[in-house]
Amino acid sequence: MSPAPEDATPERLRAIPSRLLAGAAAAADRLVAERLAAAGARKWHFAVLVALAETGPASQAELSRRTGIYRSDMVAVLNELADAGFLVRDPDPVDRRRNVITLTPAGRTRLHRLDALVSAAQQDLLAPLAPAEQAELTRLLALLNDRHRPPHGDGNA
Amino acid sequence: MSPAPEDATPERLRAIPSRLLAGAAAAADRLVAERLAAAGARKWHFAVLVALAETGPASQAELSRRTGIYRSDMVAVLNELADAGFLVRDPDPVDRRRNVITLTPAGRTRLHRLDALVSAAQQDLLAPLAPAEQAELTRLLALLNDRHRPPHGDGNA
DNA sequence: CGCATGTCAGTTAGACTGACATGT
DNA sequence: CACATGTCAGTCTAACTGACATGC
Repeated sequence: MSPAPEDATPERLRAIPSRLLAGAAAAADRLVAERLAAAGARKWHFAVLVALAETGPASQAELSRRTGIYRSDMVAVLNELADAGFLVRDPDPVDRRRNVITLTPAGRTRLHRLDALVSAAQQDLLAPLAPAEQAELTRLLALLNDRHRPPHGDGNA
Repeated sequence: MSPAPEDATPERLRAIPSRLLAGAAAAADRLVAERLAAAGARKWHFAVLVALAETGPASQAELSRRTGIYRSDMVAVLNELADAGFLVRDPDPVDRRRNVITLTPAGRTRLHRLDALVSAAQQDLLAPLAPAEQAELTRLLALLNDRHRPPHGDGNA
């Protein structure tokens, strides 16, 4: 049975942008997480692999800033990826505080695989919109992302 | 100092809609949560108050469906609002499984107060966009919300 | 010295599941 | 009986904070 009148979300709530944003983001996250889970991955894995492929080997702190993951959470993500053989963690000879994270060939293959899954999820997500609408939505969201900066600039407290 | 080149998010990540959505939603949530916290409230409080004001007294299960809160989580929210005197929980004489939740005058006042805070937050959130863009974004997000249904129709497992 | 890096141990919140007593 | 309701007790993840040893 379709939702009874008592089950309908009040207009005043449905019209609130922050709520719409939360709802759409939740749906998007669910979609992406489902697809990635089918390959045994999570979104952070994907983000790190992309960052490494895009800009080459990097320290953990750098990866934190590029992906938006806190450097405290980065540790576990890198452990998992390293355990699976998708990247290697070597001490940086120049600055001995740092680890240099490098993608392995297997990591590159993995990235291609995950990229296909994520791209498909994006298409499914935006499918209800016309192509022009998809582009416009993406543009507006990018604008909001640019103006509203995250909590702090640092990757950790 | 503006972000060094190593700190920039790779283009490939920045272009992913689900990521843009997550970022914008996080910013929105932070904004709204901050404002509501200043009045000692959280977003669920606001949602419940709105639902009650819009459609009148309701059972907890009904409120769950209208606001999107799980009925298991609704309990604590109602406890807090009832403790503060913003609503009352009476047994339903017609169906003795149910509680009838009714807004008190204090609750109505509270709602007006929170509504002002939430509205201001929405304006700040969308400020980087032109009015027509704000409307378009809202429309597109509403579309996505309509097509991508939440996990289940029920308020709990 | 102040600051960055990698790591660990936490907290908080939200989203969600399972189960159960009560009642229809 | 199947089903709805209110409640409790959890899990899981993400987002975030604090602290600390090491090194620049």
